[in-house]
Amino acid sequence: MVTITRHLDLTFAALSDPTRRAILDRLVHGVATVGQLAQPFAVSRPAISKHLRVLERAGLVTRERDGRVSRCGLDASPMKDAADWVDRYRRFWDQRMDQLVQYLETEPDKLTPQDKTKKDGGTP
Amino acid sequence: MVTITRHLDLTFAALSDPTRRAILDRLVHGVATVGQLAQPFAVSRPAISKHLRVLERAGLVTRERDGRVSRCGLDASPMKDAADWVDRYRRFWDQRMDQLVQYLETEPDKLTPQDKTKKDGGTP
DNA sequence: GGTAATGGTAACCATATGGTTACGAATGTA
DNA sequence: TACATTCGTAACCATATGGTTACCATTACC
Repeated sequence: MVTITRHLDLTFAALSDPTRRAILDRLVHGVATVGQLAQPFAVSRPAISKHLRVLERAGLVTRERDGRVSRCGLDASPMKDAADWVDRYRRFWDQRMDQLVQYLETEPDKLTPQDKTKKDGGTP
Repeated sequence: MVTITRHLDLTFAALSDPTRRAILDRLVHGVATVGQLAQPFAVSRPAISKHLRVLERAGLVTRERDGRVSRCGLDASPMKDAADWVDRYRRFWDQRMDQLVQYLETEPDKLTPQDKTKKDGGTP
């Protein structure tokens, strides 16, 4: 499913900027015009426009011209796949993998078969 | 807490590339050398090195030279903050905000005080 | 010691961000 | 109609990705 992968690319990339995350946080309180979104951030309107385009491309924000103003709305549904992806790592949040591995290396018998294969030269 | 914000930047940015996500998925099965990581991906070793640097900067991967090889380990702990951030939007996953707003606009009394303020000229 | 494997860095290129200023298009309003 | 608002785009710049090839430093092994 390449589409989902591409979708995750866009979602995570959109979330990687603090201004864009703040825009999303602001849209939680309700719809907002571009001017209302630009006001609290010390940044120019075109910069906000670009951020909105990134958010729009990720499907996180919907823009709709209403006369002279553009009303932006939140669509958080793409975050679901992102949350699902990250959640797969939940069981690793508390344990450091390298520490685990150091433990495993002191007991070679506990290495996974895959790791043993790799030591013989890798997968065919 | 600017540090956390910056940390989220790096984490989300690191997760926005499919190769890096695949590397993380692979490290779940255990530690791996750079060569083992580069093998399944149709990409050069320097490219993997760059991806690892991004993952390392985000704190998601630990690298440790062991003689001639570099062993890479997973550290998923930075994902916790990312998951917490995304989870705040969980209640919005199913509802489209613009649809909600259209409903609110038919009943102006249900607008939040903040929205009413914005219509008068924004926050001072 | 000589040689092959491992992997890091340098130099280079194309593209995407993130920002600016300048300008134009559309719309509301005096 | 003239003018001010709102917003988008164009052009430009700096930096970060994402990729390549070429080269170098270490290290294991004959």
